[in-house]
Amino acid sequence: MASDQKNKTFFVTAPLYYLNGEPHLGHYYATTIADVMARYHKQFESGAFFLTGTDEHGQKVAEAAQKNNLSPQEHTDKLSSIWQDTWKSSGLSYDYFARTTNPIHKSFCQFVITKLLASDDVYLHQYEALYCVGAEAFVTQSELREGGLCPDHDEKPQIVLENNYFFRLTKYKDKIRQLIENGTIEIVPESRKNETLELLKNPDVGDFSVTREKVSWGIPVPFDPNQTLYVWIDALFSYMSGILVSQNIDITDLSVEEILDRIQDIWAPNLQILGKDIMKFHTIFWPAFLLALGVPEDKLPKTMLVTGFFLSGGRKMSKSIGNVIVPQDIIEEFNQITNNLGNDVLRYVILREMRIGNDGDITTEKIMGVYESELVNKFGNTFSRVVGMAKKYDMFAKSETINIPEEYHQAMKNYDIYEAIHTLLEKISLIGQEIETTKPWELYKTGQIEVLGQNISKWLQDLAWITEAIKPIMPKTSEQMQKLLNGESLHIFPRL
RNA sequence: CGCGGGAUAGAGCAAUGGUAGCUCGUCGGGCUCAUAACCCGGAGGUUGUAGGUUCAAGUCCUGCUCCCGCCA
Repeated sequence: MASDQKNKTFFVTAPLYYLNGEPHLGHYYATTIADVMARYHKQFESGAFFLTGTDEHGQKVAEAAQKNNLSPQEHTDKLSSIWQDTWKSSGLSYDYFARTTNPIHKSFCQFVITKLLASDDVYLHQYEALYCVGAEAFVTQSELREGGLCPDHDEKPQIVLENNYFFRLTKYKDKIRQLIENGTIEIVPESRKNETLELLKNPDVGDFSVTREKVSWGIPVPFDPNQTLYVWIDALFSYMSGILVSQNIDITDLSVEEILDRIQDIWAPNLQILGKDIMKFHTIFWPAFLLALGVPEDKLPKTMLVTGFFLSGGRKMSKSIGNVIVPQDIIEEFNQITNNLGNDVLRYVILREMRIGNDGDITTEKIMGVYESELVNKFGNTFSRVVGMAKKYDMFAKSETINIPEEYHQAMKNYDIYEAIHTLLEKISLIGQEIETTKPWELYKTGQIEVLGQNISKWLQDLAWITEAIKPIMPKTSEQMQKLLNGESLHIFPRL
């Protein structure tokens, strides 16, 4: 399986965000990781396909639409375009923006549920259950908090008697456990992998309902007019249908094998970014759905990267505490200070602050501090001093050779962006030390022009690879660094 | 006993069971190519607490205290 994956397009997904609010720093973070990995593979490997989107069905969305006197479709059109605009203005380079209300996606999901019914992976079952509107999910008695509240939403779940179609997760639990244990499905970080394996032992994680009787704003179940699809089936299969839509692939009368064949250049996902709250759906339900559909083991998602959350000053961001970091505000502020590098500054700060999988803590002071001590003092200043020196001593020359060290690539391939940034910072620091110890100004005064030239040319080469290596992380900054190395005069990160 | 994360230098974080390190701050020194930058050095820790396992524990086990998140 590794062989035919080798030259395949790197398929990376960020979540499809549920349309019950506007983008915040957390969404920005998850989407940015996906963006960096996509850019990296486009620049250094055999290309990438980056998908994100909006998850638009469900009772909660329908209620919000009604409140605003809009049809659900009008409401979601409006909200979805806010997300798309935000991502575009943030320089996030997705290749396809999936919307779960897309007609082709809808018919694909109907194809899927029909297939699952035919293979007896889905069956009709009547039951009484607790449903939390806020979570769009059924909750079990044992999950409830004190006072019978939903564990996630502080709301009292409703008791509903439903006739629903159930998915036979129990049939696939052992298989999923095996696939995770043997690394076919990789879950990063390790602690999340363990958590998933623990979840698989829990008997509460069993067959579950994949249709809804009373939710009208959803994809109709083709063989039962009273039912619509559970939003999670709908959202997860967008990762697959998105390829069909974006590549204009008509699936009419195709088998699953034939569909997989048509999308093989992109499918399966190499990397899926997800928040810890939606882990279960991605690490357990999603592969189980795919297996049930007849997707072979070597065509399952390869790596699931579970991100942590952002805190601010050790606390959850909340309007009443007044510690909310709004991405657009930071971007705007730094666009003024720098030459429109606001996006890059924010990308750098959050990627550098958050070790993959851990929770991060971010405050305005911290952003300013990192900007000053790393972007200004390290990157900005080093470019300025080396280029300045080269010009002053009349030794300026463009670098031809670019050798990016293996540690950088290794870090990026491990999805450890923090570590990749670290290799750049170490180089910058090393250049500083080399300048101190070789004392170019003395070499110049004492006429040791040859040694001086060799040193400066070496530093210029170092800056050239740093410029290339930083590109996936800070695309616009990289452009401006390139201009500096081409001899243009500019000031990339001015002091505050 | 809902689930999960955490407690290590003034602050923020790191340490396959084997000499507790890093960044910022602070103190002292150096340098002038650069954006008041940059380089070198010092001070600063009984690793939350009580036990246990071990030749060896920040790391493993048990109890306790406190903090935080359940929104990607």
